[in-house]
Amino acid sequence: MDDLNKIAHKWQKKWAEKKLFEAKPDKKKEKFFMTVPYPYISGSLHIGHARVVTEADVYTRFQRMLGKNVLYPMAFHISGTPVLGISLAIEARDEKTIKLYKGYVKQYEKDDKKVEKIMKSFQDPKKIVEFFIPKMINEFKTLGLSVDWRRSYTSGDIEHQALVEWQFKEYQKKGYLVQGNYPILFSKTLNNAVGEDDIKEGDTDPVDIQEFTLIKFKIDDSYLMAATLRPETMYGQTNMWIHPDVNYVKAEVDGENWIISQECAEKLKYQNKKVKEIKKINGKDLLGKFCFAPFVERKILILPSVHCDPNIGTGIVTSVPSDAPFDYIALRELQNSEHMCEKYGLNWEEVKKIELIPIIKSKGYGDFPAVEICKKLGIKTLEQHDKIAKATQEIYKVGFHTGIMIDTCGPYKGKKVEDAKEGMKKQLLKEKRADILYETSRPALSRDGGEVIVATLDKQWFLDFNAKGWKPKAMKLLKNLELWPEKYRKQFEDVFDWLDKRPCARKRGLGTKIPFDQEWIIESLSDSTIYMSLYPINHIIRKHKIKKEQLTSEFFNYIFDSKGKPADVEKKTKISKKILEEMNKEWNYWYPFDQRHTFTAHLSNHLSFMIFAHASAFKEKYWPKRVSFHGMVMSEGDKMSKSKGNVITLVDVNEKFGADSFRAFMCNSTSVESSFNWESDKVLIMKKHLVILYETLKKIQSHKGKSDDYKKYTSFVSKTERAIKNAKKSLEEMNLRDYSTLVLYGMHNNYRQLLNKGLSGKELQSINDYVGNKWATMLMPLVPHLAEELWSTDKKNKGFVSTQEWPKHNEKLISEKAEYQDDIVDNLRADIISVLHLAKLKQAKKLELFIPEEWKYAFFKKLKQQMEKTRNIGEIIKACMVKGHEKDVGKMVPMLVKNPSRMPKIVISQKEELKALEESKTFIEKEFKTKVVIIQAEKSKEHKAKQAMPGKPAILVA
RNA sequence: GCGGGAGUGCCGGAGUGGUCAAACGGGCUAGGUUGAGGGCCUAGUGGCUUAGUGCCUGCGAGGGUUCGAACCCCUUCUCCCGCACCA
Repeated sequence: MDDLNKIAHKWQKKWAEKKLFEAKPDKKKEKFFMTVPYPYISGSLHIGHARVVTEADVYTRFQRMLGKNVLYPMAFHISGTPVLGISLAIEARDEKTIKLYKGYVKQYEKDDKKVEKIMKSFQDPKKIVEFFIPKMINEFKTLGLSVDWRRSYTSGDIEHQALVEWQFKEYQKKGYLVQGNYPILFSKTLNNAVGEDDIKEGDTDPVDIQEFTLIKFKIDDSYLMAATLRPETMYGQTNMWIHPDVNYVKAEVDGENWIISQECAEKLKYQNKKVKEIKKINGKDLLGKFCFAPFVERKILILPSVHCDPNIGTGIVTSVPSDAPFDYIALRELQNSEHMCEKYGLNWEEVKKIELIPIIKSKGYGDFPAVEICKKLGIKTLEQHDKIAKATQEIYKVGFHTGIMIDTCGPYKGKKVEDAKEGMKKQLLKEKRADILYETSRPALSRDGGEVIVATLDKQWFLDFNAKGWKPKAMKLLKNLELWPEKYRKQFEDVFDWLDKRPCARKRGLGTKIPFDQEWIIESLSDSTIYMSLYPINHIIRKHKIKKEQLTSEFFNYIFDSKGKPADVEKKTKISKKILEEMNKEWNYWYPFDQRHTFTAHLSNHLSFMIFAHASAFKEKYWPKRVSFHGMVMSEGDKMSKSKGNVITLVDVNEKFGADSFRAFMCNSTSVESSFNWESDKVLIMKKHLVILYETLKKIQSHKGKSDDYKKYTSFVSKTERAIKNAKKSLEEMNLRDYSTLVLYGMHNNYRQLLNKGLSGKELQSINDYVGNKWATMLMPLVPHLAEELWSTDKKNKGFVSTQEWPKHNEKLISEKAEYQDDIVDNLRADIISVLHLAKLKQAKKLELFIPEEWKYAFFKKLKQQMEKTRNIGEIIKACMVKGHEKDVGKMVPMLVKNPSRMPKIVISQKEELKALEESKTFIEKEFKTKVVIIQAEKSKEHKAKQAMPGKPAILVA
């Protein structure tokens, strides 16, 4: 541990002792309520978590400096399946999980026996939460956050559960909840729904749910059920495919006789179908028969093909050779082989008669895309399985996005494939000529090795964002919501348009049960949309040990909406009137939150739901005020991941880099809305810079003396006052990058430049007295620990810098002229160096500096004015003409208009320029170790003297 | 595919119609300071040219609008993010 860390821990302890960040309502002060997403419990916190809370902290600390009463709270999210998954994995002795979590536990617990005991306790998910939350709080504290930790809770705590129950009862009343069918991934062995985490390789090769349309083809007393992902191609059907060697079944499904594969019959049982197998049917026995096809409305021939997979769909495929490469190749093989036809007892002539039907016109393809692509890729036989799959994908993609149905497609003629697909599917379903089957996108196994299939839930709960009146309200909220940066508004609007029904409950996981349907647990995104409303009151609930049964709807309606008389609510809830009123008051004081700082990726889910939920739950005056976005977090140029080994935890930050270094590096390395890339070596460079800054300021703070000497250094003072002003402006806009650049580098460079001027001891003390506290205070939001230490170094200072106000700047002391006069000297210095270099002189014997003739100053001033108005050279020459210098003016104007960069920033007078140079004469003489003579051009015959321009003295070296 | 965003030195990134494109930081080179190292100080870091502070090139590519474009418009290429039940 080094000095910076000692300092950090020292002040963190002091802040906690003094309860510095515990917020209390104060009617006299304007309040500011900041929120960030509560982190999910999953082992160690890392810099991804740290970004959002730190940025919010910098901004929050600044708000305090503006005299506002600030609330910055935090809670923890435990809902959903991951924690449960960890628990189950540990119970099942999954070695990877055990190793990982043992690693985490060992960070805090060195005794092996205790580690084992803790690990064993993790079979109960609650214990995982209980173990990690205090650790997480401690880790967050090492960042120096100004959080009021009294108000923390988890989404599993009673207050939160009661709140969510209230929210869902309200949804139910308003008709925002609906029930319906919904397909989910399901493990046969676990007899339960499974998520990505529960599926083998589910994270690297995700499993999707595909929707097959099962189309009924009448044959005798039954339907031959063909499965397709492309119902829009039905106008191109030419025949039916059956695998000759597969055993199909005839089964009674919801009262109809279906012919499907054995495997399919099994799956249908999980998808709300009553399935009763009647008999087995050999594939061969169906060949050569006819079945009746919809859309083409005629009988088609049943032919053999080995590309029918009984594991996919129904194992029966209707053939569209114009657009499906598999069908095309299979058909061609059969048509070219009398032998095969004979083998299956088919009439070869009849098979040969089958012709392709064109149906879709896609970009870059003619009537028969399947034929074209097979030719292009050189596909000749069904054995080229991979190539055919690739061709199918290509045709599907191009057809879906660019295809238009042609005139063979009846009423669907001219429609986009995208629309025809939906239209034809709907039509078939409506006419009861089709059904739906869900399939996994690939064969999948759950972690225990059981088969994963798709099951449908028939009473799945959905949030209906299109329920009457909800969306317009959310839109209104959005309209009044400030967005930083504003450019995300359009994306929000698009998301709102597209939001429809969303499943909001699951059968497993941690969380809150739907109060009126206890089989369901409210899904983890839906249960965290209004949780910020607990922050204002949670510490009071805790203090009075109020029980969940007391947190009724009457309670929330009173707190949030002042509904009902406190006395009545007291009767109902057994919470005393006084406490109720206190909570109602405090809630009204803090709510709504003024800002939510969060990751851009949350826009389309969490943030959108948060807005809808607030629009539903609260009156307009409690709607959120502002959302600010931050960008991604990367580490050493890569996405952070365990496998890459580049995860930087908060323990790492605390031990190896320090909170202030992290804060300063993060804020300075990128703008808030851009990606933040952690680079360890750069962070260490920042740490070095902070040490230098610390040493500089330590000296400043301990060598002060009151006098007016500092006023002489007008440029330094001007730049300092300007920095106070600009840093504040940047902070107000949450432009943390510009702010940090100013306090870390701008102020530092300004001070260093001053030191070069060779000040006397007394002058320096005066400067230090002027700038020391200002600078230390300005550093506080960014590097609060360092700032506290520096603040306390000046023994006259009292209290904490964390509670100081932002220094006030004096506009009168900001002087462009003063800064410019300083710049002239700086530029002159640089010019002298370059002239010496050009003259190939190491050491000058004499330096002559020529100040331009007086008329040039007036001329430049006029020229500047004119150029504001016009760029017409003729006009400008006329307007700026100087008697006696017609030739010079005629030459200079075109050159300067063409290249305005050669004009000085501001034009001062000859007298002022002379004064500036005279004042710095000693300084220049010292640096160049030679005598300096300053001459007005009017008084010299030297040819060089004529070249002098305002702001650019001519230089003659010898 | 749809929606959103972005392309600027060796690198991270400033600059969104005119007063130096590259502020600020990092890297590299040379010199100074220092017992050594670190740090610090100074200069250089697209090309050409120079007793002078100048010229040319240059903000992914191509075209356009304008007295003037990194910035506005059109075309094009490349990259990143989101696309729903996952926290």
